[in-house]
Amino acid sequence: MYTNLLDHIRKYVALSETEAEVLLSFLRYRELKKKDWVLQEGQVCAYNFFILRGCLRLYVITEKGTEQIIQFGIDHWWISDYNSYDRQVPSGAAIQAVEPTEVAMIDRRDQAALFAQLPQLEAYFRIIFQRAYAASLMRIQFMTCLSGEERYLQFSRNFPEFVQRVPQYMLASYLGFTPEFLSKMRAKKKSR
Amino acid sequence: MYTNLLDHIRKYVALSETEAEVLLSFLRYRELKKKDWVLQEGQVCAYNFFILRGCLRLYVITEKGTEQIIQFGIDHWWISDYNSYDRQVPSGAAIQAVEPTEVAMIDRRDQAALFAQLPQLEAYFRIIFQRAYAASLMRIQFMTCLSGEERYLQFSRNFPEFVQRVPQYMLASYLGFTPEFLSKMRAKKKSR
DNA sequence: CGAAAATTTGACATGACTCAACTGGAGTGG
DNA sequence: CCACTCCAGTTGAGTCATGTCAAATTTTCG
Repeated sequence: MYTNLLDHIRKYVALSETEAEVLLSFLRYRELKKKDWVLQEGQVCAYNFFILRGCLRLYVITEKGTEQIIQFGIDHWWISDYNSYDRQVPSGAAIQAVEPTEVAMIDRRDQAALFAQLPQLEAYFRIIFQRAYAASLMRIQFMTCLSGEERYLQFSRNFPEFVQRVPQYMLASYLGFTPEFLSKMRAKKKSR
Repeated sequence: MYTNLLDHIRKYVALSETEAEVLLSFLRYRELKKKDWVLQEGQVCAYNFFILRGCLRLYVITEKGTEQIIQFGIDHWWISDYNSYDRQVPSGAAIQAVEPTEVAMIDRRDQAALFAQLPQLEAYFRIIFQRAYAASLMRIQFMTCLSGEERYLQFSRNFPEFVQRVPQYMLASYLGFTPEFLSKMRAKKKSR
């Protein structure tokens, strides 16, 4: 069930069979149907989620009342509202399944005990967060340096499967423009 | 000299006097004049920098040949090109002092040895990167949900000292619009 | 099959950019 | 200590990328 996660961890740090057992005793498993939430606006985010299979989106509601997607998570990614998770304050965001999804969850209250028993997980998560931070700054670079059209072209070049996998209006929101604009870009591209 | 850094670390993890000595033996110190670089485009980023005092900016050169500021670092922040630092690949970014600045530096080649001797630093950096990641996602939220004017107003409300501290054209670049646009917003604000 | 949701299309509006000219300080060298 | 230069900031006119809104069409799914 958790092989995905164990494999992922072992790419970065050592984890014996008995240590893996310890880890498993801390995990909860959950299956999500499309549109199930694992976090809703106003809740304190109690879990750090590892996506075993599927796709989640983290979004906020803007002042105008529309959904703005801040982050996608797919297979082998960790996702959470880390501000809410870390400081135990209510989240302004929601996390929802885009498709049928399986997650492994770490409860915030167990985190200290888990790290105490398996100190190598500190190293693992240091690397995970360091890379997530680097990736996030790269996104900021694209948001500010590229036009909407360039962002779309680059993204569909880099992640063609993903573009198939999520509805266009979600992709448009994530890339920072309107669904209408995306539709017009596609029409333009096809006509060439 | 390094009190700033030791105090910062001790906010998150324990560090005895003798452990602090070990850490210090791994650090290099450097004083920067305004406009000195600690990383230039094309170099592999060999260090993780802690800003003891001052201000650095991380920027890239866009296709149009203009500078785009991706990140500022001020007192008590870690900064680096973490993609280049981590994977030892050439960086597309440059890091430069905005004002006279003192930094403490960790050499990438010493990192593993440092973590081996002081495992609590893994926990420290896990927290640092987790928060940096959360802050970065928050920035993405502002970039996509708010207009240029809203971003400027919110930023100057939250960091009034910082707005004084850096030139307007750098602030404009960081916030994702042109210096002309910032100038016009200021004129508008003053006339009210 | 029918209703709801997603996508497309077109007309029009606008926030922000570009470019160029002008102003005002901050250094710098004679 | 003045004169000169250079860089940052300001201002205005014109333009363009992208947004808004509304209607038509297609797809999805109970």
